[in-house]
Amino acid sequence: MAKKPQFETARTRGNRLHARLYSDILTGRLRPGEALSETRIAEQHGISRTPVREVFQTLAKEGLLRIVPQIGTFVAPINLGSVNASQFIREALECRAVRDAADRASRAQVAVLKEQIAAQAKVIRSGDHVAFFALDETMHRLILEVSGHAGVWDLIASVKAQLDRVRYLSLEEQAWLTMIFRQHREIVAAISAHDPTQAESAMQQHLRTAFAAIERIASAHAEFFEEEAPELDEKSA
Amino acid sequence: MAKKPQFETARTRGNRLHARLYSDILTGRLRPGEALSETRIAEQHGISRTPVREVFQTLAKEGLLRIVPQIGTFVAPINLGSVNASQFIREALECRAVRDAADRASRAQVAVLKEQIAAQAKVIRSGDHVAFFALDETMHRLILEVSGHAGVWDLIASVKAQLDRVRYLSLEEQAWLTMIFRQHREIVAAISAHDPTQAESAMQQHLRTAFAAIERIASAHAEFFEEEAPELDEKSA
DNA sequence: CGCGAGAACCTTGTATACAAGTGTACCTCT
DNA sequence: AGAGGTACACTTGTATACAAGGTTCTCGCG
Repeated sequence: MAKKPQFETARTRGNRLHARLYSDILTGRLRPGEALSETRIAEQHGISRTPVREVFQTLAKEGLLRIVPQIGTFVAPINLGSVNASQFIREALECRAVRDAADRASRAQVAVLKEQIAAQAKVIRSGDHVAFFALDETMHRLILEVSGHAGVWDLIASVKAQLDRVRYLSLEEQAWLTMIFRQHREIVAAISAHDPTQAESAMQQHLRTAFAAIERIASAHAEFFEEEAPELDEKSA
Repeated sequence: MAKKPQFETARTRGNRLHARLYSDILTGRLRPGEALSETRIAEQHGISRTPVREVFQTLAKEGLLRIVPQIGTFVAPINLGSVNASQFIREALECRAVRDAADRASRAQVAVLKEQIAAQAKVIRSGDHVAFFALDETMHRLILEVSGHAGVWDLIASVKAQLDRVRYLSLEEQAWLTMIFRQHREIVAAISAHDPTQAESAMQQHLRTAFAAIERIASAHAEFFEEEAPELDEKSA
Protein backbone atom coordinates (compact mmCIF):
# COMPACT_ATOMS: atom_id res chain seq x y z
CA MET A 1 0.00 0.00 0.00
CA ALA A 2 3.02 2.25 -0.26
CA LYS A 3 2.26 5.10 -2.59
CA LYS A 4 5.53 6.74 -3.52
CA PRO A 5 8.25 4.84 -1.73
CA GLN A 6 11.20 6.21 -3.63
CA PHE A 7 10.52 9.55 -1.98
CA GLU A 8 9.58 8.20 1.39
CA THR A 9 12.57 5.95 1.80
CA ALA A 10 15.16 8.49 2.81
CA ARG A 11 13.05 11.57 3.28
CA THR A 12 12.42 11.65 6.98
CA ARG A 13 14.71 10.58 9.78
CA GLY A 14 12.08 8.10 10.80
CA ASN A 15 12.23 6.14 7.56
CA ARG A 16 15.90 5.45 7.92
CA LEU A 17 15.37 4.33 11.48
CA HIS A 18 12.51 2.11 10.38
CA ALA A 19 14.64 0.38 7.78
CA ARG A 20 17.35 -0.12 10.36
CA LEU A 21 15.14 -1.58 13.06
CA TYR A 22 13.18 -3.64 10.53
CA SER A 23 16.39 -5.22 9.35
CA ASP A 24 17.68 -5.69 12.89
CA ILE A 25 14.56 -7.53 13.93
CA LEU A 26 14.32 -9.71 10.84
CA THR A 27 17.93 -10.79 11.02
CA GLY A 28 17.80 -11.34 14.75
CA ARG A 29 20.29 -8.67 15.77
CA LEU A 30 17.40 -7.58 17.96
CA ARG A 31 16.12 -10.71 19.61
CA PRO A 32 12.48 -11.51 20.42
CA GLY A 33 11.54 -10.25 23.84
CA GLU A 34 14.28 -7.65 23.93
CA ALA A 35 13.14 -4.34 25.39
CA LEU A 36 13.41 -1.13 23.43
CA SER A 37 12.95 2.33 24.87
CA GLU A 38 11.85 5.32 22.84
CA THR A 39 14.18 7.52 24.83
CA ARG A 40 17.18 5.23 24.52
CA ILE A 41 16.80 4.69 20.76
CA ALA A 42 16.30 8.42 20.30
CA GLU A 43 19.51 9.22 22.13
CA GLN A 44 21.44 6.52 20.29
CA HIS A 45 20.41 7.99 16.94
CA GLY A 46 20.67 11.60 17.97
CA ILE A 47 17.03 12.40 17.30
CA SER A 48 14.04 13.13 19.49
CA ARG A 49 11.38 10.78 20.71
CA THR A 50 8.78 11.93 18.20
CA PRO A 51 10.06 10.21 15.05
CA VAL A 52 11.19 7.21 17.09
CA ARG A 53 7.72 6.90 18.46
CA GLU A 54 6.18 6.91 14.99
CA VAL A 55 8.58 4.21 13.86
CA PHE A 56 7.64 2.13 16.91
CA GLN A 57 3.96 2.49 16.06
CA THR A 58 4.62 1.38 12.51
CA LEU A 59 6.69 -1.62 13.53
CA ALA A 60 4.03 -2.57 16.05
CA LYS A 61 1.40 -2.57 13.32
CA GLU A 62 3.69 -4.74 11.24
CA GLY A 63 3.77 -7.23 14.06
CA LEU A 64 7.45 -6.80 14.84
CA LEU A 65 7.15 -4.80 18.06
CA ARG A 66 4.77 -5.04 20.96
CA ILE A 67 3.99 -1.78 22.74
CA VAL A 68 2.64 -2.14 26.26
CA PRO A 69 1.42 1.23 27.56
CA GLN A 70 3.23 2.51 30.64
CA ILE A 71 5.39 -0.61 30.66
CA GLY A 72 7.62 -0.73 27.65
CA THR A 73 8.15 -1.78 24.06
CA PHE A 74 9.53 -5.18 23.18
CA VAL A 75 10.59 -7.06 20.09
CA ALA A 76 7.59 -9.26 19.38
CA PRO A 77 8.15 -12.95 19.97
CA ILE A 78 7.65 -15.05 16.87
CA ASN A 79 4.12 -16.31 16.95
CA LEU A 80 3.68 -19.73 15.38
CA GLY A 81 0.08 -18.87 14.62
CA SER A 82 1.21 -15.83 12.67
CA VAL A 83 3.83 -17.86 10.89
CA ASN A 84 1.26 -20.41 9.82
CA ALA A 85 -1.15 -17.69 8.74
CA SER A 86 1.61 -16.08 6.73
CA GLN A 87 2.36 -19.35 5.01
CA PHE A 88 -1.32 -19.85 4.20
CA ILE A 89 -1.59 -16.35 2.77
CA ARG A 90 1.56 -16.62 0.73
CA GLU A 91 0.59 -19.99 -0.68
CA ALA A 92 -2.92 -18.88 -1.56
CA LEU A 93 -1.79 -15.72 -3.27
CA GLU A 94 1.30 -16.95 -5.07
CA CYS A 95 -0.26 -20.20 -6.26
CA ARG A 96 -3.19 -18.35 -7.75
CA ALA A 97 -0.95 -15.69 -9.22
CA VAL A 98 1.40 -18.15 -10.87
CA ARG A 99 -1.56 -19.61 -12.75
CA ASP A 100 -2.28 -16.21 -14.24
CA ALA A 101 1.40 -15.74 -14.91
CA ALA A 102 1.50 -18.99 -16.89
CA ASP A 103 -1.52 -17.81 -18.85
CA ARG A 104 -0.31 -14.32 -19.62
CA ALA A 105 3.47 -14.42 -19.76
CA SER A 106 4.88 -12.76 -22.86
CA ARG A 107 8.02 -13.97 -24.54
CA ALA A 108 9.94 -11.01 -23.16
CA GLN A 109 8.77 -11.76 -19.64
CA VAL A 110 9.76 -15.39 -19.96
CA ALA A 111 13.17 -14.24 -21.11
CA VAL A 112 13.54 -12.07 -18.02
CA LEU A 113 12.62 -14.97 -15.78
CA LYS A 114 15.15 -17.19 -17.48
CA GLU A 115 17.82 -14.54 -16.99
CA GLN A 116 16.96 -14.64 -13.30
CA ILE A 117 17.42 -18.37 -13.27
CA ALA A 118 20.84 -17.93 -14.82
CA ALA A 119 21.77 -15.32 -12.23
CA GLN A 120 20.65 -17.65 -9.46
CA ALA A 121 22.78 -20.44 -10.88
CA LYS A 122 25.77 -18.16 -10.70
CA VAL A 123 25.41 -17.16 -7.05
CA ILE A 124 24.58 -20.76 -6.14
CA ARG A 125 27.95 -21.79 -7.49
CA SER A 126 29.65 -19.05 -5.49
CA GLY A 127 27.71 -20.11 -2.38
CA ASP A 128 26.56 -16.59 -1.59
CA HIS A 129 23.48 -17.17 0.59
CA VAL A 130 22.60 -13.53 1.04
CA ALA A 131 22.71 -12.81 -2.68
CA PHE A 132 20.57 -15.86 -3.35
CA PHE A 133 17.98 -14.67 -0.84
CA ALA A 134 17.76 -11.35 -2.67
CA LEU A 135 17.37 -13.10 -6.01
CA ASP A 136 14.73 -15.39 -4.53
CA GLU A 137 12.72 -12.36 -3.54
CA THR A 138 13.21 -10.78 -6.96
CA MET A 139 12.00 -13.92 -8.70
CA HIS A 140 8.80 -14.14 -6.70
CA ARG A 141 8.13 -10.46 -7.22
CA LEU A 142 8.66 -10.81 -10.96
CA ILE A 143 6.18 -13.66 -11.13
CA LEU A 144 3.62 -11.44 -9.40
CA GLU A 145 4.26 -8.73 -11.98
CA VAL A 146 3.85 -11.17 -14.84
CA SER A 147 0.59 -12.36 -13.33
CA GLY A 148 -0.74 -8.83 -13.64
CA HIS A 149 -1.10 -8.39 -9.88
CA ALA A 150 2.07 -6.49 -9.10
CA GLY A 151 0.24 -4.47 -6.45
CA VAL A 152 -0.21 -7.62 -4.40
CA TRP A 153 3.51 -7.97 -3.84
CA ASP A 154 3.59 -5.39 -1.05
CA LEU A 155 1.22 -7.55 0.92
CA ILE A 156 3.17 -10.72 0.25
CA ALA A 157 6.36 -8.96 1.30
CA SER A 158 4.80 -7.97 4.60
CA VAL A 159 3.68 -11.50 5.46
CA LYS A 160 6.92 -12.88 4.07
CA ALA A 161 8.70 -10.89 6.76
CA GLN A 162 7.19 -13.14 9.40
CA LEU A 163 8.52 -16.17 7.55
CA ASP A 164 11.92 -14.67 6.88
CA ARG A 165 12.26 -13.91 10.56
CA VAL A 166 12.35 -17.62 11.16
CA ARG A 167 14.59 -18.36 8.21
CA TYR A 168 17.19 -15.94 9.47
CA LEU A 169 17.51 -18.01 12.62
CA SER A 170 19.46 -20.47 10.56
CA LEU A 171 21.29 -19.97 7.31
CA GLU A 172 20.31 -22.73 4.98
CA GLU A 173 22.96 -25.01 3.66
CA GLN A 174 24.10 -25.45 0.10
CA ALA A 175 21.98 -28.53 -0.63
CA TRP A 176 18.90 -26.64 0.42
CA LEU A 177 19.66 -23.73 -1.86
CA THR A 178 20.16 -26.11 -4.75
CA MET A 179 16.74 -27.61 -4.17
CA ILE A 180 15.11 -24.21 -4.08
CA PHE A 181 16.93 -23.29 -7.25
CA ARG A 182 15.69 -26.38 -9.05
CA GLN A 183 12.14 -25.58 -8.00
CA HIS A 184 12.48 -22.08 -9.35
CA ARG A 185 13.57 -23.59 -12.63
CA GLU A 186 10.53 -25.85 -12.69
CA ILE A 187 8.20 -22.94 -12.05
CA VAL A 188 9.72 -20.88 -14.83
CA ALA A 189 9.55 -23.88 -17.14
CA ALA A 190 5.84 -24.27 -16.44
CA ILE A 191 5.25 -20.59 -17.04
CA SER A 192 7.24 -20.76 -20.23
CA ALA A 193 5.12 -23.71 -21.35
CA HIS A 194 1.97 -21.79 -20.43
CA ASP A 195 0.84 -24.62 -18.19
CA PRO A 196 -1.06 -23.05 -15.26
CA THR A 197 -1.78 -26.30 -13.46
CA GLN A 198 1.83 -27.42 -13.55
CA ALA A 199 2.96 -23.94 -12.54
CA GLU A 200 0.66 -23.91 -9.53
CA SER A 201 1.75 -27.38 -8.53
CA ALA A 202 5.41 -26.44 -8.73
CA MET A 203 4.84 -23.24 -6.79
CA GLN A 204 2.95 -25.04 -4.04
CA GLN A 205 5.66 -27.65 -3.72
CA HIS A 206 8.25 -24.87 -3.64
CA LEU A 207 6.55 -22.86 -0.91
CA ARG A 208 5.91 -25.94 1.18
CA THR A 209 9.53 -26.93 0.93
CA ALA A 210 10.50 -23.55 2.31
CA PHE A 211 7.87 -23.90 5.01
CA ALA A 212 9.21 -27.29 6.01
CA ALA A 213 12.55 -25.62 6.66
CA ILE A 214 10.78 -23.06 8.79
CA GLU A 215 9.12 -25.69 10.92
CA ARG A 216 12.43 -27.47 11.36
CA ILE A 217 14.18 -24.26 12.35
CA ALA A 218 11.39 -23.22 14.68
CA SER A 219 11.57 -26.38 16.74
CA ALA A 220 15.30 -25.81 17.16
CA HIS A 221 14.89 -22.26 18.51
CA ALA A 222 11.81 -22.57 20.70
CA GLU A 223 13.09 -19.87 23.03
CA PHE A 224 12.18 -17.16 20.53
CA PHE A 225 8.57 -18.26 20.14
CA GLU A 226 5.51 -17.69 22.19
CA GLU A 227 2.77 -20.14 22.95
CA GLU A 228 -0.15 -19.20 20.75
CA ALA A 229 -1.53 -16.75 23.27
CA PRO A 230 -2.71 -13.47 21.84
CA GLU A 231 -5.11 -12.94 18.99
CA LEU A 232 -5.07 -9.25 19.68
CA ASP A 233 -7.35 -7.61 17.21
CA GLU A 234 -7.56 -3.89 16.80
CA LYS A 235 -10.00 -3.56 13.99
CA SER A 236 -13.32 -2.39 15.36
CA ALA A 237 -16.23 -1.07 13.41
CA MET B 1 -8.23 -16.03 24.32
CA ALA B 2 -8.02 -12.32 23.78
CA LYS B 3 -6.00 -10.52 26.39
CA LYS B 4 -6.81 -6.85 26.17
CA PRO B 5 -8.36 -5.91 22.88
CA GLN B 6 -11.40 -4.38 24.49
CA PHE B 7 -9.11 -1.99 26.31
CA GLU B 8 -7.17 -1.02 23.23
CA THR B 9 -10.26 0.03 21.33
CA ALA B 10 -11.20 2.90 23.59
CA ARG B 11 -8.05 3.27 25.61
CA THR B 12 -6.32 6.17 23.98
CA ARG B 13 -7.96 9.23 22.47
CA GLY B 14 -6.34 8.26 19.23
CA ASN B 15 -8.20 4.99 18.92
CA ARG B 16 -11.58 6.63 19.12
CA LEU B 17 -10.54 9.15 16.52
CA HIS B 18 -9.23 6.40 14.29
CA ALA B 19 -12.51 4.54 14.42
CA ARG B 20 -14.36 7.74 13.65
CA LEU B 21 -12.25 8.76 10.67
CA TYR B 22 -12.08 5.19 9.39
CA SER B 23 -15.84 5.02 9.34
CA ASP B 24 -16.17 8.49 7.84
CA ILE B 25 -13.87 7.63 4.97
CA LEU B 26 -15.41 4.22 4.26
CA THR B 27 -18.94 5.54 4.22
CA GLY B 28 -18.01 8.57 2.18
CA ARG B 29 -18.81 11.22 4.77
CA LEU B 30 -15.26 12.27 4.05
CA ARG B 31 -14.94 12.30 0.30
CA PRO B 32 -11.86 11.32 -1.73
CA GLY B 33 -9.57 14.27 -2.27
CA GLU B 34 -10.90 16.19 0.70
CA ALA B 35 -8.16 17.90 2.69
CA LEU B 36 -7.67 17.22 6.38
CA SER B 37 -5.46 19.25 8.68
CA GLU B 38 -3.87 17.86 11.80
CA THR B 39 -4.44 21.16 13.55
CA ARG B 40 -8.07 21.49 12.52
CA ILE B 41 -9.01 17.93 13.45
CA ALA B 42 -7.19 18.35 16.75
CA GLU B 43 -9.15 21.49 17.60
CA GLN B 44 -12.43 19.94 16.52
CA HIS B 45 -11.90 17.01 18.87
CA GLY B 46 -10.37 19.03 21.67
CA ILE B 47 -7.07 17.17 21.65
CA SER B 48 -3.55 18.05 20.57
CA ARG B 49 -1.86 17.35 17.29
CA THR B 50 0.16 14.43 18.63
CA PRO B 51 -2.55 11.75 18.77
CA VAL B 52 -4.17 13.14 15.63
CA ARG B 53 -0.89 12.80 13.85
CA GLU B 54 -0.53 9.18 14.87
CA VAL B 55 -4.00 8.42 13.62
CA PHE B 56 -3.17 10.08 10.30
CA GLN B 57 -0.07 7.96 9.98
CA THR B 58 -2.08 4.83 10.63
CA LEU B 59 -4.80 5.72 8.16
CA ALA B 60 -2.16 6.55 5.57
CA LYS B 61 -0.62 3.10 5.99
CA GLU B 62 -4.09 1.61 5.58
CA GLY B 63 -4.33 3.41 2.26
CA LEU B 64 -7.15 5.72 3.32
CA LEU B 65 -5.19 8.94 3.67
CA ARG B 66 -2.40 10.43 1.63
CA ILE B 67 0.08 12.58 3.54
CA VAL B 68 2.09 14.99 1.42
CA PRO B 69 4.87 16.56 3.50
CA GLN B 70 4.67 20.31 3.88
CA ILE B 71 1.55 20.36 1.73
CA GLY B 72 -1.28 18.63 3.45
CA THR B 73 -3.19 15.43 4.12
CA PHE B 74 -5.99 14.28 1.88
CA VAL B 75 -8.53 11.50 1.77
CA ALA B 76 -6.97 9.04 -0.65
CA PRO B 77 -8.73 8.72 -3.97
CA ILE B 78 -10.02 5.26 -4.66
CA ASN B 79 -7.42 3.52 -6.74
CA LEU B 80 -8.83 1.03 -9.22
CA GLY B 81 -5.57 -0.87 -9.11
CA SER B 82 -5.88 -1.26 -5.35
CA VAL B 83 -9.50 -2.31 -5.70
CA ASN B 84 -8.58 -5.00 -8.19
CA ALA B 85 -5.70 -6.16 -6.04
CA SER B 86 -8.01 -6.34 -3.04
CA GLN B 87 -10.48 -8.43 -4.99
CA PHE B 88 -7.71 -10.77 -6.11
CA ILE B 89 -6.45 -11.15 -2.56
CA ARG B 90 -9.85 -11.72 -1.10
CA GLU B 91 -10.77 -14.27 -3.72
CA ALA B 92 -7.52 -16.19 -3.38
CA LEU B 93 -7.70 -16.32 0.41
CA GLU B 94 -11.38 -16.97 0.93
CA CYS B 95 -11.68 -19.54 -1.85
CA ARG B 96 -8.80 -21.52 -0.44
CA ALA B 97 -10.07 -21.15 3.08
CA VAL B 98 -13.57 -22.30 2.29
CA ARG B 99 -12.11 -25.55 0.97
CA ASP B 100 -10.51 -26.18 4.33
CA ALA B 101 -13.72 -25.15 6.03
CA ALA B 102 -15.68 -27.72 4.05
CA ASP B 103 -13.13 -30.33 5.05
CA ARG B 104 -12.99 -29.52 8.72
CA ALA B 105 -16.36 -28.12 9.74
CA SER B 106 -17.77 -29.75 12.85
CA ARG B 107 -21.47 -30.29 13.36
CA ALA B 108 -21.53 -27.45 15.88
CA GLN B 109 -19.83 -25.09 13.47
CA VAL B 110 -22.26 -25.96 10.70
CA ALA B 111 -25.08 -25.24 13.12
CA VAL B 112 -23.65 -21.80 13.84
CA LEU B 113 -23.39 -21.04 10.14
CA LYS B 114 -27.00 -22.09 9.61
CA GLU B 115 -28.08 -19.83 12.43
CA GLN B 116 -26.34 -17.01 10.62
CA ILE B 117 -28.25 -17.84 7.46
CA ALA B 118 -31.49 -17.64 9.42
CA ALA B 119 -30.50 -14.30 10.89
CA GLN B 120 -29.68 -13.00 7.42
CA ALA B 121 -33.07 -14.13 6.16
CA LYS B 122 -34.69 -12.10 8.89
CA VAL B 123 -32.94 -8.82 8.15
CA ILE B 124 -33.43 -9.37 4.43
CA ARG B 125 -37.18 -9.45 5.02
CA SER B 126 -36.94 -6.25 7.06
CA GLY B 127 -34.85 -4.65 4.32
CA ASP B 128 -32.17 -3.45 6.73
CA HIS B 129 -29.15 -3.00 4.48
CA VAL B 130 -26.77 -1.94 7.20
CA ALA B 131 -27.61 -4.91 9.40
CA PHE B 132 -27.18 -7.24 6.44
CA PHE B 133 -23.74 -5.79 5.72
CA ALA B 134 -22.73 -6.53 9.30
CA LEU B 135 -24.03 -10.08 9.06
CA ASP B 136 -22.25 -10.54 5.74
CA GLU B 137 -18.99 -9.66 7.41
CA THR B 138 -19.74 -11.98 10.32
CA MET B 139 -20.44 -14.87 7.98
CA HIS B 140 -17.21 -14.52 6.08
CA ARG B 141 -15.28 -14.20 9.32
CA LEU B 142 -16.92 -17.33 10.70
CA ILE B 143 -15.96 -19.30 7.61
CA LEU B 144 -12.36 -18.23 8.12
CA GLU B 145 -12.55 -19.44 11.71
CA VAL B 146 -13.97 -22.77 10.67
CA SER B 147 -11.20 -23.14 8.11
CA GLY B 148 -8.70 -22.96 10.93
CA HIS B 149 -7.15 -19.73 9.68
CA ALA B 150 -8.93 -17.21 11.88
CA GLY B 151 -5.78 -15.11 12.05
CA VAL B 152 -6.08 -14.38 8.35
CA TRP B 153 -9.32 -12.48 8.86
CA ASP B 154 -7.58 -9.28 9.95
CA LEU B 155 -5.82 -9.15 6.62
CA ILE B 156 -9.00 -9.82 4.68
CA ALA B 157 -10.75 -7.12 6.66
CA SER B 158 -8.09 -4.60 5.75
CA VAL B 159 -8.29 -5.30 2.01
CA LYS B 160 -12.08 -5.57 2.26
CA ALA B 161 -12.08 -1.95 3.38
CA GLN B 162 -10.94 -0.90 -0.06
CA LEU B 163 -13.82 -2.82 -1.59
CA ASP B 164 -16.38 -1.60 0.92
CA ARG B 165 -15.35 1.97 0.17
CA VAL B 166 -16.74 1.48 -3.29
CA ARG B 167 -19.81 -0.37 -2.14
CA TYR B 168 -20.77 2.47 0.17
CA LEU B 169 -20.98 4.76 -2.84
CA SER B 170 -24.25 3.12 -3.60
CA LEU B 171 -26.54 1.17 -1.35
CA GLU B 172 -27.45 -2.05 -3.02
CA GLU B 173 -31.06 -2.76 -3.75
CA GLN B 174 -33.19 -5.52 -2.34
CA ALA B 175 -32.84 -7.87 -5.30
CA TRP B 176 -29.07 -7.70 -4.96
CA LEU B 177 -29.16 -8.53 -1.27
CA THR B 178 -31.40 -11.49 -2.00
CA MET B 179 -28.89 -12.82 -4.50
CA ILE B 180 -26.05 -12.46 -2.03
CA PHE B 181 -28.11 -14.20 0.59
CA ARG B 182 -28.84 -17.15 -1.70
CA GLN B 183 -25.12 -17.47 -2.42
CA HIS B 184 -24.37 -17.51 1.29
CA ARG B 185 -26.86 -20.33 1.63
CA GLU B 186 -25.16 -22.27 -1.14
CA ILE B 187 -21.77 -21.86 0.47
CA VAL B 188 -23.02 -23.08 3.82
CA ALA B 189 -24.75 -25.98 2.12
CA ALA B 190 -21.50 -27.02 0.47
CA ILE B 191 -19.63 -26.74 3.76
CA SER B 192 -22.33 -28.75 5.47
CA ALA B 193 -22.02 -31.42 2.78
CA HIS B 194 -18.21 -31.38 3.20
CA ASP B 195 -17.77 -30.68 -0.50
CA PRO B 196 -14.67 -28.49 -0.85
CA THR B 197 -14.85 -28.12 -4.61
CA GLN B 198 -18.47 -27.04 -4.56
CA ALA B 199 -17.74 -24.73 -1.63
CA GLU B 200 -14.90 -23.04 -3.48
CA SER B 201 -16.97 -22.71 -6.61
CA ALA B 202 -19.84 -21.12 -4.69
CA MET B 203 -17.48 -18.76 -2.88
CA GLN B 204 -15.82 -17.66 -6.09
CA GLN B 205 -19.15 -16.99 -7.74
CA HIS B 206 -20.23 -15.09 -4.65
CA LEU B 207 -17.19 -12.85 -4.49
CA ARG B 208 -17.28 -12.15 -8.21
CA THR B 209 -20.92 -11.17 -7.96
CA ALA B 210 -20.00 -8.64 -5.32
CA PHE B 211 -17.10 -7.46 -7.46
CA ALA B 212 -19.35 -6.99 -10.45
CA ALA B 213 -21.40 -4.60 -8.36
CA ILE B 214 -18.23 -2.76 -7.47
CA GLU B 215 -17.24 -2.32 -11.10
CA ARG B 216 -20.71 -1.08 -11.93
CA ILE B 217 -20.66 1.39 -9.07
CA ALA B 218 -17.15 2.55 -9.88
CA SER B 219 -18.01 3.52 -13.43
CA ALA B 220 -20.90 5.58 -12.09
CA HIS B 221 -18.72 7.58 -9.68
CA ALA B 222 -15.56 8.12 -11.66
CA GLU B 223 -14.91 11.44 -9.93
CA PHE B 224 -13.77 9.67 -6.77
CA PHE B 225 -11.18 7.54 -8.53
CA GLU B 226 -7.71 8.19 -9.75
CA GLU B 227 -6.27 7.01 -13.02
CA GLU B 228 -3.81 4.26 -12.28
CA ALA B 229 -1.23 5.95 -14.48
CA PRO B 230 1.79 3.63 -14.35
CA GLU B 231 2.64 0.52 -12.42
CA LEU B 232 5.30 2.37 -10.51
CA ASP B 233 7.35 -0.30 -8.92
CA GLU B 234 9.30 0.32 -5.79
CA LYS B 235 12.84 -0.77 -5.38
CA SER B 236 12.68 -1.95 -1.80
CA ALA B 237 15.96 -2.43 -0.05
C1' DC C 1 14.94 -10.33 60.67
C1' DG C 2 10.74 -9.98 57.89
C1' DC C 3 7.29 -7.36 55.77
C1' DG C 4 4.90 -3.43 54.10
C1' DA C 5 4.46 1.21 52.54
C1' DG C 6 6.37 4.91 49.96
C1' DA C 7 9.31 7.27 46.93
C1' DA C 8 12.25 7.38 43.00
C1' DC C 9 12.90 5.95 38.38
C1' DC C 10 11.27 3.84 34.52
C1' DT C 11 7.88 3.45 30.77
C1' DT C 12 4.49 5.37 27.19
C1' DG C 13 0.69 9.08 26.34
C1' DT C 14 -0.19 13.93 25.50
C1' DA C 15 0.50 18.89 24.80
C1' DT C 16 2.93 22.62 22.96
C1' DA C 17 6.66 25.29 20.78
C1' DC C 18 9.66 25.70 17.01
C1' DA C 19 11.68 24.49 12.29
C1' DA C 20 11.38 23.72 7.36
C1' DG C 21 9.05 23.82 3.23
C1' DT C 22 5.20 25.07 -0.05
C1' DG C 23 1.49 27.78 -2.29
C1' DT C 24 -0.79 32.06 -2.59
C1' DA C 25 -1.81 36.62 -2.34
C1' DC C 26 -0.36 41.03 -2.23
C1' DC C 27 2.79 44.62 -3.06
C1' DT C 28 6.22 46.79 -5.81
C1' DC C 29 8.46 47.93 -9.94
C1' DT C 30 8.42 48.50 -14.86
C1' DA D 1 -2.18 48.01 -16.11
C1' DG D 2 0.68 43.94 -16.15
C1' DA D 3 4.33 41.10 -14.60
C1' DG D 4 7.48 39.55 -11.23
C1' DG D 5 9.32 39.07 -6.69
C1' DT D 6 8.62 38.90 -1.80
C1' DA D 7 6.25 38.22 2.47
C1' DC D 8 2.79 35.70 4.74
C1' DA D 9 -0.21 32.02 5.99
C1' DC D 10 -0.66 27.47 5.80
C1' DT D 11 1.02 22.68 5.89
C1' DT D 12 3.72 18.67 8.05
C1' DG D 13 8.31 17.37 10.53
C1' DT D 14 10.80 17.67 14.81
C1' DA D 15 12.05 18.72 19.60
C1' DT D 16 10.98 19.12 24.31
C1' DA D 17 8.25 19.50 28.57
C1' DC D 18 4.75 17.57 31.33
C1' DA D 19 1.26 13.94 32.77
C1' DA D 20 -0.26 9.31 34.03
C1' DG D 21 0.70 4.85 35.21
C1' DG D 22 3.80 0.72 36.62
C1' DT D 23 7.79 -1.57 38.70
C1' DT D 24 11.26 -1.97 41.86
C1' DC D 25 14.23 -0.83 45.32
C1' DT D 26 14.79 0.98 49.72
C1' DC D 27 13.78 2.61 54.07
C1' DG D 28 11.05 2.42 58.14
C1' DC D 29 8.35 -0.15 61.30
C1' DG D 30 6.69 -4.24 63.65
